[in-house]
Amino acid sequence: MINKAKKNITKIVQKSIKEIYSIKDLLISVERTKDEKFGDFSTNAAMMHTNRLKEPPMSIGEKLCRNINKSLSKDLLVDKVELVKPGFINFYISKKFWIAVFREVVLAGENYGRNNAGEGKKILVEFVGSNPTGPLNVVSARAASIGDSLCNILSFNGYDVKREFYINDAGEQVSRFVESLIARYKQIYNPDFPFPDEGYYGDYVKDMAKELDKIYGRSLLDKIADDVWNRCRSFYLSRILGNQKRDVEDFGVKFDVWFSEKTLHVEKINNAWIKLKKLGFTYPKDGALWFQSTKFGDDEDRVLIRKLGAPTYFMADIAYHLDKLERGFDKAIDFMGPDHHGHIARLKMAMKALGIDEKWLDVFIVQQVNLMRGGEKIKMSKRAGRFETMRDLVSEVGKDAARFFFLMRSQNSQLDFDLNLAKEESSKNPVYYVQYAHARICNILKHAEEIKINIEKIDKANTELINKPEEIELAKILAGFGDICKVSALTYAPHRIAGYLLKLAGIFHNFYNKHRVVTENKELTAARLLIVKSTRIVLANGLRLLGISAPEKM
RNA sequence: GUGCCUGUAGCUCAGUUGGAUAGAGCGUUGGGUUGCGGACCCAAAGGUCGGAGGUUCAAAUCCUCUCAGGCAUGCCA
Repeated sequence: MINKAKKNITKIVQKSIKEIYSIKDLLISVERTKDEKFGDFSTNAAMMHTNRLKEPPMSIGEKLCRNINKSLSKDLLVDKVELVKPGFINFYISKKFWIAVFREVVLAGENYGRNNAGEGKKILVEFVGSNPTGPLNVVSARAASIGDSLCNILSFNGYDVKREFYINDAGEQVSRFVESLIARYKQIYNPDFPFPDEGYYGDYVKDMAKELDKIYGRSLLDKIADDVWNRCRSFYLSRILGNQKRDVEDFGVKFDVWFSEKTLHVEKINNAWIKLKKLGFTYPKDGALWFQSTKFGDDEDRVLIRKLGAPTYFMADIAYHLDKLERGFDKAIDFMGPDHHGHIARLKMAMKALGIDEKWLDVFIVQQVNLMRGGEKIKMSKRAGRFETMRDLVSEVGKDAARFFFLMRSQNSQLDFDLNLAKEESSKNPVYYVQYAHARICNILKHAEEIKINIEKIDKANTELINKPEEIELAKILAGFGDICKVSALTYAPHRIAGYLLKLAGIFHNFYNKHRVVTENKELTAARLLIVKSTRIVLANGLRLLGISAPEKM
C-alpha cells in the first residue's frame, strides 16, 4: 500500500523534472515522513539536483510544486503538495486512502504483510549449533529466538528457508567431555584422581558418573578403553543431544536438519582439503597441513589438519559450507556465538579462496547475554560449572517473554536481560503490553458477538464514518506493516518487528481509551469493529513472525 | 600489539542504510476512567549523539584520527 503510493509519487516527480529541465538523471527518493506536520510522504528531489542544475533548492522546488499540482491524478488521493524550507516537497495523502487499509487487512487476513521479494530463493539459516557436551545456555536461547524469527520473516518475504542445527560431535570438545566423565567416575573411588584442566565442571557430569557407578560399580575402572565404555560414552552424548533437542523444541523451534559434523568425516573433509590443495593455498609445516590465510589478509596462516592427523574445526567448517553450497542453497546465513569471533574472518577467507561469491555467506555474531536480577548482574562461570541454562531461563520467565526480550534488541549488541521485568505482569513488561492489546481486542470482538453482531461480514462496514485522528493514526501504522516486514528481512533484523508491535500496541491503547467501539450507533460500531479486527490481525501476524503467542485472554 | 563489536536522556535501548526541531520504554513529577479488560491512557522535565577534524545543499549515520568499554586473537569450538 505504501509502496504503491511511493511509486506513484516518484513517477509524478520524475515527470515534472523531465518536463521542466529535460535532464536524464532522475534519481530521487520518496520517503515516509517522520512527523505528521510534514505530511505523509516527502521527496528530496529539489535538493538532490541543486548542484547539477546550479539553482537553489527552493527555486527548483517551487517550479516542481507548481508542475506537480497540475499533474496530480485523482487515484492518488493527494490532498495537498507543499514546499518547505530546506527544499523538501511534502505530500499530504487524503484520509480516504489510509482508511482503505482496514478492509485490505481483513481481506488478506494472516497473509497481510506478505510479499514475494525473495522469489523462492533457497536460504539456509544455521543457528544455535553446539557441542553435545552439556545443556544449552542463554546465548543459545537468544540465537534460537533470532534465528527462528528471522526464518519466519524470510519465509514471509517469499524465500524458501531451511533451519539447520550443526552438531559438533566430532571434535576435541567431545573428547574433553568424555575425559571429564571418566575423571568424575574414577574420583568416586579415588578422590585424588586429577580432573582435566579444560574439562567440563558442570554438576551434570558428576551425576552421569554416579549413574554409571550405580549400574556398573567399579567394573568399568579397568575397562576405560573397552567397548563397554564406548557404548557408555555414545549413550551420554546422544542423551545430551536429546536434551538439547528437547530444549529447542520446547522453545518452539523446529529445525529442518540436525547436521552431524561426523558425517563430514572423512570423505567430505578430504574432498574440501583436496580442492584447497589444488588451488595452491595449502602447505605442510611442522607435521601439520596449513591454509595460507595470510594471502587473504589474516595475520598468520591457520592449521587445517593437525599434526596427529585430525582435521581442525576450521577445516570441518570449510567442508560443511561446501556441503551447503552443493546442496543447492542460493544463500547461507550463520549465527554464531561470541566465542567464534576470530573464526568468521577465516571462514570467509576460505570461501574466497574456493572462489565462492562473497555475498553467498553472511555470518552474524549473537552477542552475550547478561542476566540481571534486581539490577544486579548474575555471574556466569562455565569453568566453575555455574552457568544459566536455556531451560532454567525459559522455565522461569516463560517462552513468550524470553523470546520477546531477545527479539527487542538487535543481535550484535550485548543484552541485559532483566528477569524480574520479564516476569512482571504490567505495562512495564513489553511482551504483556503487546499481548494485552491483542487480548483486549479479542474481548471486544467477543462482547460484540454476544450482542449478536456479525463479525464475519464486518469488512462491509461503512468506512466513511472513520475520521477521528486516533483512527487515522491506526490506519497509517497498519499500512506500514508490509514495509517493516520487508526491511526486517532485508537487514536481517527481527527486532524491527518487535519495535513495530510495541508502537502499534501503544497507538491502539490510545485509540481504545478515547473511543468506545461497541455503542448504540450500529453503523459506527461496525466501522470501529472493522478497525479493531484489522488491528488484531496485524498484531497476530507480527507476533507469529516472532514466534510468540497471541492470547485471546490473559 | 592486531581484528571485530559497542559508545545516543539518570537506566535499558531504537534510529527505515545521508534528511527537517535526534526518538521510545523504565525511572522521576503532575494529571486522566460511572463504559467493550486500569495488565490502560495523557502531559512535563530530562541530550555538546564519547571527542576532534573532513566529505556536501544536508552527518547520530560515510571517511580519517583519537578516547573508553567488551570480545576475540589455540594444531579448542
